[in-house]
Amino acid sequence: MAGKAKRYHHGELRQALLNAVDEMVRTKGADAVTLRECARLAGVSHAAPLHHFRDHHALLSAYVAQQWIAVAERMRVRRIAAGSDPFAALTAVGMAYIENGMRTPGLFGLLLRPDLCPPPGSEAFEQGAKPAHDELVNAVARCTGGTGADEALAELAWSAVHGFVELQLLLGTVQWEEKAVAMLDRLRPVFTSCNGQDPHR
Amino acid sequence: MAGKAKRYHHGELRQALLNAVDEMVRTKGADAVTLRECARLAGVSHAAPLHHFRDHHALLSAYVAQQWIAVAERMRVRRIAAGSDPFAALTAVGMAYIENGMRTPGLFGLLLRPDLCPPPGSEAFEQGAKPAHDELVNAVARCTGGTGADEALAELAWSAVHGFVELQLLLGTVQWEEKAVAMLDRLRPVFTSCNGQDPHR
DNA sequence: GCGTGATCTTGACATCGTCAAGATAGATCG
DNA sequence: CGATCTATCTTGACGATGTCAAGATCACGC
Repeated sequence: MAGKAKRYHHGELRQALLNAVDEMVRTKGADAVTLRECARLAGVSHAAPLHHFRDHHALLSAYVAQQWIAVAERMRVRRIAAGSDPFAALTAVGMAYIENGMRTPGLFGLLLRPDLCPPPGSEAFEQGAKPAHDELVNAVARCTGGTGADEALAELAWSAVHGFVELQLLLGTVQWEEKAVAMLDRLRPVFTSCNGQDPHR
Repeated sequence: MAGKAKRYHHGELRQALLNAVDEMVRTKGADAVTLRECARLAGVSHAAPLHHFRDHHALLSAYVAQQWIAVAERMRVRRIAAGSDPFAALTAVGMAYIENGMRTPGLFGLLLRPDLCPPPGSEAFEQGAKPAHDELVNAVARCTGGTGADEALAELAWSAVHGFVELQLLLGTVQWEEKAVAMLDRLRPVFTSCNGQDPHR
């Protein structure tokens, strides 16, 4: 560990605070995240965080932005590992999202909150939420071969996996992996049937 | 109006507080719901609510339980109005859920929170969440004709509509009705293909 | 070496949830 | 009718939180 002599200036307080948020989100839940408690975990005074984040909300927003980057990366890794089969890749991307949600419920509840999610066009959006979104759209497009409705189909896929997590967290499902695979499999016709013909318009 | 002379005993404080919660959830958002503010809206002292709800969390739980009953009723009404066609009925039930979410985002974020949703077996669950759940399962079963996987398909349907609302709220979609109908239509093969015949039209 | 701005501390204030003790009113029973 | 009993409501207090303002400390450029 780096020398921990107590200095007046922390040096990396901003990241330390984000780490503290992560710690608390995973253990105590998002509601327990407190400016003062984060300051405590980082070993600084109660008002120190305000020099890095305008207020409580800004701290959570920054945390969400950071986590979106991690989520997008996890999706990318899984997609690559899944190989070349289009539907396998789509399933892998979906499972990455589901795993992320089921394993860190506290974070999951924050990622899509309209007041926390980085707004389209912002730098944070381009680095995190956008790549994650693109992973999904591209995976869908490779399945359908490009129908012009890929964006809508991607939204459907996102809805399905997101809703799945929300519901299974509520139900307290333990064996969620099997259920997730089964659900994604049931959705297969939605992403492949449009391939040949054009059901409507 | 009923005589509103200020009485020491409110008489219907419990319901008045729940109404206050509803007011705030719809206008200021769920985070703004405060015991003291609800007391203020009800015209009582700051500690009065504690005689009807153990704490802040209990107040929100009771509110959620009450709202589940309303949601279930809305689903039922829509399903009946949709007529006898099974998929039309399923669509109607789904749209009722979506409408409820899109029109009251603050409430939507509470309904499925594991710590607020009435636990299975409780009286509140039997009166609200259970009937809503049954509406969906039955609507699915009438579509498939009963495949033995209706419960899983109902979860998929719930995931889809719930995720849809979450995502569209994030995107700030205005014309969500059309998108919702299109999405439900895309899901049609999932709920009918097991039937063996005539997936579309 | 010396300021200057960024970073952190200290202290204060309003608000919140919650508890304890007292006040009031509506119901019950003589 | 009157006394009592109990649920309901008020008042006052405490610790915790978010946020602000003023001061202390440090890092860095000149």
